[in-house]
Amino acid sequence: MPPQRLRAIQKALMTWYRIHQRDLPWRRTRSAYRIWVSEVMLQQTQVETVIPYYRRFIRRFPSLSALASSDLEAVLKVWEGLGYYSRARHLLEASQIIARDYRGRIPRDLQVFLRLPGVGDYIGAAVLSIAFQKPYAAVDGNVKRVLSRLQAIDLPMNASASSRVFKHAAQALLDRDAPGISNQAFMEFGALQCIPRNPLCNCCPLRRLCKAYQSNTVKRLPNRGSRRTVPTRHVAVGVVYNRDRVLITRRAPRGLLGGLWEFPGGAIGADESARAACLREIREETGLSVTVGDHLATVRHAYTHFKVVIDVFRCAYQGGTVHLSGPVDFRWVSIAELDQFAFPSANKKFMHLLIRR
DNA sequence: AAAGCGGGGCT
DNA sequence: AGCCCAGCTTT
Repeated sequence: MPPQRLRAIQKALMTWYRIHQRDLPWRRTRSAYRIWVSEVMLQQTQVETVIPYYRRFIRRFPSLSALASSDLEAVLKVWEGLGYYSRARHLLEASQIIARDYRGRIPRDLQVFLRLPGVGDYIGAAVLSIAFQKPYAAVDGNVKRVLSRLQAIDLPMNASASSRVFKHAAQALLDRDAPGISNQAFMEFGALQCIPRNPLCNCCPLRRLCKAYQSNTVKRLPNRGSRRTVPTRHVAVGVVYNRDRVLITRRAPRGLLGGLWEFPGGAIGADESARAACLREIREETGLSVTVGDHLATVRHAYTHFKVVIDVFRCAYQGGTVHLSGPVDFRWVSIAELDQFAFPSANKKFMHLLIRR
């Protein structure tokens, strides 16, 4: 790239950022730990969603040592509803590794930092540039979109084969005098100005530098690649009452909704009724015999790779002792105690029906 | 290289 | 209904 063009882009972005940057909680700290927490939460998650979670998390775990001495149960409760729960588990594990092996200091060496669970190219570059002024370009979805337009890069954003090109382009544009601000400027510009649909080209200070704008190809960039349609799964779930307590089970720590608590249930088979599936799944998962009573709710929920329709039934404990198959733990709890446990959002959609009955 | 992994907001 | 979001890990 011509050095003149390079400097013009850097200067325009930095000027734009000074004027338009948002006042965000994690921009008011120099703590590498807090910046790291924010970056983990911001993965695939919009700023407005993250803000209240970030505040609660920092209030509950103000320092890395506070987090490291906590446990998964407590961390998931704060993370409840934010999604991608492996982020929380990895953050906890990484904090414990740092406390044990690095005397509580976040590694400033990229290769060392990248070995921690949950730390990939983006988190590594973002945290080390913002907290320690290290010269690494952070490449997220915003940056790839901005680069696609600015440099007219017609490569599918979601393909791993394209990452090398985007990373190289981003590194070339990084302002090495202020890499942390430079990275944030690129991302903020993508979030506020060079937005996915209908970018604000009319008032864009970079439009004379933008190859897509100059060639009238903004509408075709970025190249989003392809994706497939998601299937729908039908699930039956039971709220099993034994006197005034209900049964909850805990999911295995890895995989979908790892470590969260839920009401037992499972997929409805072909040629199977929802009630029959409810009875069968509870017996298979917990070994308990129940009777299936009232239909409490039908809940719809969308995940990344599938949609689910959940039929929820009130059930009554009949007999047997719990022998878990699938879940890794269980509790009999009162309705009032439910809010002490972290549940998936799909469960929260019907839990309010259980209050005071 | 592709799939798995949440949830919310916007069009 | 589809698309997108301050991505990482596993296979």
